[in-house]
Amino acid sequence: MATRWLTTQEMAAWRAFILTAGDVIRAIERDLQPFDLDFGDYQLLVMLSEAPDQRLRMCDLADSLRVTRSGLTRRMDGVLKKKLVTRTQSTEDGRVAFAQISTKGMEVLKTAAPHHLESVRAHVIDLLSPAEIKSFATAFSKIADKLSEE
Amino acid sequence: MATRWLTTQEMAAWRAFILTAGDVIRAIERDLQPFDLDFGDYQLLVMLSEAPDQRLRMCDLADSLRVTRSGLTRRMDGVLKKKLVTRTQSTEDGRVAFAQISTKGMEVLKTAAPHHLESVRAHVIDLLSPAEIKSFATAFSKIADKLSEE
DNA sequence: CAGAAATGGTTGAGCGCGCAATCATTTCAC
DNA sequence: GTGAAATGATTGCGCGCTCAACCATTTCTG
Repeated sequence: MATRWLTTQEMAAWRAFILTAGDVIRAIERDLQPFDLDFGDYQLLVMLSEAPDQRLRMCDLADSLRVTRSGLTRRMDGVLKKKLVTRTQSTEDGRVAFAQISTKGMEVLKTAAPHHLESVRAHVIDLLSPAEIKSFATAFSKIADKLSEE
Repeated sequence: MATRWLTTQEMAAWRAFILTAGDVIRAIERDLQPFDLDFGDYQLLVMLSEAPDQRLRMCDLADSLRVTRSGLTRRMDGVLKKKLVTRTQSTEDGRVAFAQISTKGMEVLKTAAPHHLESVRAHVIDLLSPAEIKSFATAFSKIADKLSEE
């Protein structure tokens, strides 16, 4: 197999990505700390807050959060303890459990969201031109599409 | 504080990033599995292979791998057990330890690298136009610069 | 309708990582 | 030169996650 090495430009892009992506998430997470939320908690609350009836089946929530079912069970333990969500059994299907965001969860999310968005702006969005934002979005969409077709 | 919400385009870019970045790493890591390496191991070997004398001080290596010193100590345990690296004490400074890639480590890296690069191409690089690659690189460089000035 | 397969969720074990504490060594300050 | 501060590395602990095994429930198949 003739190895197709990466060009300088390609390597620069790839390395910048793998080095920086984690740094960004850590910076964002640090800014969430005052609200006693980590990034996983925040995303969980966002997903639930946007769902119909503010609730989702555990398995659907796990998929959208990119964690395994068992991972979600354990993360739910945490946010349940903080009273940010509730857990209810489905009446229609005895197997399924719903995660639902609580009133307190909505309040915490409403409080944290503006700061979080400022954080996202400061670390990412405001640093990029509109053209770069657009390119950024389409690039990751292409990557996601490719991944999902496997 | 007047919250500056994200525009549709900005939100699309941010969400695509946070959802997809982890997926990409997982896909890349899956492709490394046949070589009994995870992504952290691979990056560690790359860093050492490119260093003068194929070795680095533990603390410098930790910084470039974006892990804490303790995190690196534990990761070294793993690659030491696989005989991919060696660990030597500095003669000049009794505090510092060097991590050095071994002959076997170089061989494993040389074997894995072509497949890894194909994997990076398949999941990321080959999906993007040259302009997108360039935009991708500059975007993350800007983000990294901002992070490093804090 | 009965048994098999699929689906949804939890649990135990193990792993990688960060944090805080600790120890050893070197460098700085006076 | 001696004590204090800084630097480099490791360890114990806890946390979040995955994997594999498991149980409960539903759906498919004959």
